[in-house]
Amino acid sequence: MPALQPARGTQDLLPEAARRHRRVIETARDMAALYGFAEIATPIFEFTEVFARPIGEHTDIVSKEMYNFTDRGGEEVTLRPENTAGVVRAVLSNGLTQSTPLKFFYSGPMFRYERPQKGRFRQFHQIGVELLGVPQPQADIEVIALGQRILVALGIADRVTLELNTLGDPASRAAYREALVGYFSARVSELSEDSRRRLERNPLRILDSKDPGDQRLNSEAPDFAAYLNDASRDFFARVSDGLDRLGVAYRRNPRLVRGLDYYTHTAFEFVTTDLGAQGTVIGGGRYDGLVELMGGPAMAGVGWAAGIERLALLIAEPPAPARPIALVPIGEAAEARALALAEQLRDQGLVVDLGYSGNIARRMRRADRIGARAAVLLGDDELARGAATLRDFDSGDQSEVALDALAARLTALGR
RNA sequence: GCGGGUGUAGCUCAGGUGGUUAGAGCGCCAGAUUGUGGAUCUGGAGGCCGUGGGUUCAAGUCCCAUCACUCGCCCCA
Repeated sequence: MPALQPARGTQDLLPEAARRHRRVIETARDMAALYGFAEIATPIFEFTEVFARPIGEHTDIVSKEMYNFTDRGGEEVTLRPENTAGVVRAVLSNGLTQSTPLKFFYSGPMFRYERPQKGRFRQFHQIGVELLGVPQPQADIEVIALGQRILVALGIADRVTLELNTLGDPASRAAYREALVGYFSARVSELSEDSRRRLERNPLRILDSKDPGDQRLNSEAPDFAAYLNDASRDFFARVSDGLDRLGVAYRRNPRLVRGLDYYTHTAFEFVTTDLGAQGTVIGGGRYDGLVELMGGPAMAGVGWAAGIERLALLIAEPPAPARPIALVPIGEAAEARALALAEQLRDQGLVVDLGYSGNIARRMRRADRIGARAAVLLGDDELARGAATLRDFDSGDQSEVALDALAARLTALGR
């Protein structure tokens, strides 16, 4: 075991992993741009109340998972556990509420103090979108369609299914919550220990319990559909119809609920069975009460966040970077010449790697190991003639090439 | 916070019931080949056996603790 370890739940993104992350981010950013979402970057830490109030004091995120601390000036700050609250804060701070609709895309690290497991970390990365100021279901439909499009572009749409539910408006939700509490309160003795706690804090959560006993009770629990008022039922129907018209497949999951308090109406998750216990790859929904809760005007909002690590685990290996050309100088005069030649070749857009030290064989071996397309040997004899020896690593062919023709020859080699 | 599994070389792993200098494959270094990579052959380096304590004549092996990793629960992306 090495003496130096990364902090629990953090990890180094070595080049291959970093490439996978970058592919996820760039794909998502490009697709979001097609829908008119502009990239935004907010700080990775905020005053603690930015997260504590909207997310809900009694949620696990706030009560035990936040990285919060007092800074040197005595301010209570928190590393962001998610980014919706941060984006809304930025909207309010910058007075953007006048220019709705607002469409934002973001990516970056998030922090939650929890036990790491497969696809779950203390520092993890999310991409996400927020669409603010549009109360109509078209917003929900477009945001979901964007998620689907990203999965398609990443080549993993067939391994992921969209689950869809509605939480109704606040009135519907409150009525249903009351009915649920009544139902489960009469059967507390049959509930699992976890669900007894949920009954106090977040009764809707009992619905997606993994406990078999809870699931038996759930099968006879009140149905949310019966408690939806007309407006809520109509809203959900319009979202569903819109997805149908776009050919976005989904599965209605009446047990799908949200942990965060500010969600209303549409709730959805893109889930997979390929990641162990962490099935959710994209999660989101509508949060019409959030902006007002944070001190702004009444403003609708809908969005989602996706875990980059989880998506990166699902995608195929991204294309390898361009293969370099290795320059192998022989002798001190050639050494100096090689640096200048490397710059000239890079001016032509070629990827150039210098053999830094060792004898010829060693430099050639290193060039081969890094996957070089070809080596250019610079020896005194050739240089005196204004030429170099070009060795094609794929064919093994070798020939002398005039220096002023080198860039063209190398470009012609291709990848 | 709770439960299960695993910690031996850079990586992947062997090391019945305790017994002498702890092994393999891959990788790395060197030579065969001092102006030529890959393939082959030969040689070499590299191990507080996670850490601390205990039992024993003797511990990689048994016991306890601890740390880390990992899978799951809670929760969530």
